[in-house]
Amino acid sequence: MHLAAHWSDWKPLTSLPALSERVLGELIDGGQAFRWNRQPDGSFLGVWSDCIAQLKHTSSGIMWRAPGELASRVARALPTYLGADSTFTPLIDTLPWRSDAHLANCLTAFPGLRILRQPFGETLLCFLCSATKQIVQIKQMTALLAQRHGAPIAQVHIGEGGPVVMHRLPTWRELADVPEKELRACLLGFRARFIHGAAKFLSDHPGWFDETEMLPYAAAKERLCSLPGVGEKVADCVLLFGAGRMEAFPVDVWILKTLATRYGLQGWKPAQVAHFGRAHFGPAAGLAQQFLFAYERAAKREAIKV
DNA sequence: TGACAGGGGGTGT
DNA sequence: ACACCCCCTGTC
Repeated sequence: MHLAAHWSDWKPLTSLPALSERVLGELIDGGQAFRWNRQPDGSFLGVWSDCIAQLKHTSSGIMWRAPGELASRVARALPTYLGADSTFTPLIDTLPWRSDAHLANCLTAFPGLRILRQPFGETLLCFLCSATKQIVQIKQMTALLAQRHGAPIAQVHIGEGGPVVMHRLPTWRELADVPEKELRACLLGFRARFIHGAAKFLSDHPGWFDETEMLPYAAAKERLCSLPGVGEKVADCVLLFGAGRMEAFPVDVWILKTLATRYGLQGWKPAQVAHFGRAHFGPAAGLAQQFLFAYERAAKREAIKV
């Protein structure tokens, strides 16, 4: 750990096309990742791997900064994390927006929205926490896991308060040594048993997880689904948000509802909706899903405001 | 201000 | 279909 708690200077984020504030919020704090938090000044403070970054939207584009001693590491990792290594424009062009008016609406509503490329292991951990939980609660669980069981990364000043030590999420190797009871104390509930079981399996099978990330989509999904607590939905989220597999099409209750109302698929079962999604949206179905999801979230927020 | 249901982005049996 | 857990949110 370091004593320094100063931030680097704000620098423009040149690797991404200009994003509106609302698209930036949707990208990093819209359900793909759970370790970003909006600060009182409207900026976002986030952690992934052993990186800490703050992002803010200004009139001259998105700016970023990091704790001074991490600045060069974050400068290297941030573009990859934010999906700047992939070119989304041609991917979006493969989507059926020409014949699908609702999809076209969603694409227009969130210009520049993309898929994050998060660390594979952390993505698995976060989505093992996600079962029947909303974003706020998932954030709470992962914050506790990091604070209590993850290595410290750096000390930072946040807002007016004093310095705070920020921690990374525990690795799967570290999790294997955490008793299930202590996981429960991180508000994991019945998910604690799954995470404990997954950690034991992964520590008993060195290399298995890294190999999984490299496998073709179908094989990787099958292997992930063999872990306790990982079903199709979680596996698809991990492959989409943590391995850049745009063909992964997670079907959750939101997508079920969306496709029921907007696409007339009332009464369809998750497997049928998944089949529809792959057939209708094609090889970047997961990207389409993110736009549909963002649109419904915005619709819900606006409905509450009225 | 404080208690009290109700429901929650899923998986496994 | 229902249990698994128990925290959040809205409401009285």
